[in-house]
This record gives sequence, C-alpha cells and structure tokens, in this order.
Amino acid sequence: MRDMTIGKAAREAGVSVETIRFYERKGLVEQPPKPAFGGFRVYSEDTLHRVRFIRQAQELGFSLKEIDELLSLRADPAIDCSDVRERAVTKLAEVKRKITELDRIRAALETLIAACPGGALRACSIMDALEGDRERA
Amino acid sequence: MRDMTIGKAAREAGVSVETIRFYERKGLVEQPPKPAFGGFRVYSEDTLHRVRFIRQAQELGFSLKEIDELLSLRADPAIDCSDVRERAVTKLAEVKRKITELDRIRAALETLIAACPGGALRACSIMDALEGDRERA
DNA sequence: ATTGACTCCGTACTATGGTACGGACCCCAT
DNA sequence: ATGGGGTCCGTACCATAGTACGGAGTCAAT
Repeated sequence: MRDMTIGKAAREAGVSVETIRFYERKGLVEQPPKPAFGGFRVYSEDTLHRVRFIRQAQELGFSLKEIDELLSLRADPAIDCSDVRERAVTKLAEVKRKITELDRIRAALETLIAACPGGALRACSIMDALEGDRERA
Repeated sequence: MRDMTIGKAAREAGVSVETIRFYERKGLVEQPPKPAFGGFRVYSEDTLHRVRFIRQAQELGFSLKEIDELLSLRADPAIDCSDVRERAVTKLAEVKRKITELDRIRAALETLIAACPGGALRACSIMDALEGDRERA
C-alpha cells in the first residue's frame, strides 16, 4: 500500500487536508500514530478507503453521524446486511418525506407565480399570500 | 390594535419569546422602544404581522436572509410585483433542483435496497456500493 | 545552509435557525 | 410588602459540515 502524507492522501481522496483532519476529530477516520522518531504522520490506503466511503454515503444523503454508525456496523462482525438495509430503508423514507415537502412548496410557488398579476406591489398576490392574515384571524 | 408584552405576542404568533428576540437581533422584526418611564416594551399587531410573514415565507422555502430581502421589498414603494415574482421564480428553480437531487438519491437507495441480498455483511451490496472503489481505481 | 513547501495542532470562524441560561429588573395580585 | 411570573439583555450553546489562521516544526532540494 502506498504510504502518504496527509496532503497526498487528501489529493487522492479528492478532499482538502482540513477535511481529513475534521473527519479525524469527529472520529470518522483514524489518525495514524506520530512516527516514534519524528517526521510526519503516515497515511495509508485505508484512509482513502474511509474517506471515499464517507463521500459515497454523503451522496446517498447520509449525515456524518449516520455514516459514523455505518462505519461502526462495518467493523462489527455480529452485524449482518439487514442492519445496513434497514438504515437504507429509513433513509429512503426520509428522502421521500423531503421530496413530498419540497413538492408541496413547488406547487405552492407555482400557484403563486401563476396568479401574480405583475402590477404594483400593493396588489401583489404573492405578497398577499405571505402576509398570511387569513389564518388565525 | 392590541398592545402586548413580548410573551403575549409570541403566543399570538405561535413562536417562542426567544424566537422573536432572535428575529429582532437579525433585524427581521423591529424591536419596540423601551417606554420612557420604565416598564416593558410594547408590541403591536405589526409584530404579529411580521412574524407571520416570516413563517409563511419559511413555509415556501425562503431562508431568513431571503425573507429579510422580501420584507425590504415590501417597504420600498419603488418596487413592483415583478421583483417579488422574480424571487419566487428563482426559489422555484432552486426547489426543483433540490427535488431532482433528492430524486437521484431516492432512485439510488431504491436500487441498492432492491439489490440487497440480506446475507452477511461481507456480501452486503449496499456496503459494497459505499466502499466505492470501483471509481478512481 | 537556507529556502520553500508541507505538516502539525489548537483554536476560531463561517452559515443556518434557533434554544438555553443567569442575573437583574418589573408588575400585579394577595 | 412580598411572592411569583414575566421581561430584559448579553452571552453561550446546539447541530451540521466544514474552512481559516497562526506559529512551530520538518523535509527535501538547491
């Protein structure tokens, strides 16, 4: 395995040095020990692997906290695939909820935009909608 | 107009006292002057109006910063409805982008979940996908 | 041997939208 | 007049995902 300084590892993994350090502080990536006789910390393929895992999982919408859990699962031999699957299912449900919510917002915006007469602000239907005094009044 | 203490205003607007103060600090809501002869600050209907506007706009996906701008527009007589409309259109595009992105995530998760054999973690296709070594390798 | 680039480390700061805390003050009811 | 609840205000803190900075140490090349 290639041995690297943190800078090389960062370039290889496509993140910044600061990001790797940040992951170390968060416990997501293990910090290599300081060489006994001085010099820089030596990073291995393992770090690249971890960082890429993190980035992939982020792409799937997992937070760093959740990714930390996924990484723990990976390290636990008593865990099987269904645990991972469960997390994916939970995340999927969450993503679907967000889509639904954004869809509600999309529809509301489209309605407002379509109804906008384009005249003076005093008559702006979008602003009227935001005033929102029709509720609780 | 009803005159209120901040506590009553918060209850009426459906937010916490701290939230109103937070909006004041952010300049979204004007803080009423301190009465010259002592006592508590007096909140009016105006505050309720503002807070409700903020909450409505948040429901449409606007950030507090953007809402601040919308509120400034409202105060400017030279602004007409098309300025507001433009912001709504921009926000709509942004919301659509987010939906697209979430949809990508949704599809990816569904694929992974469908492909998950449910066996040992060593063979977990979801974990495999996260390892992500098929790229850049 | 000196220079430039890089590492190391702690700390602080960014944006977002609030929440929490503590001491001082105030107002109203009993 | 005293007690309880509410207000006032600054400051600190929460989660999220990093980014920035400054000074000291180190390494490699000239």
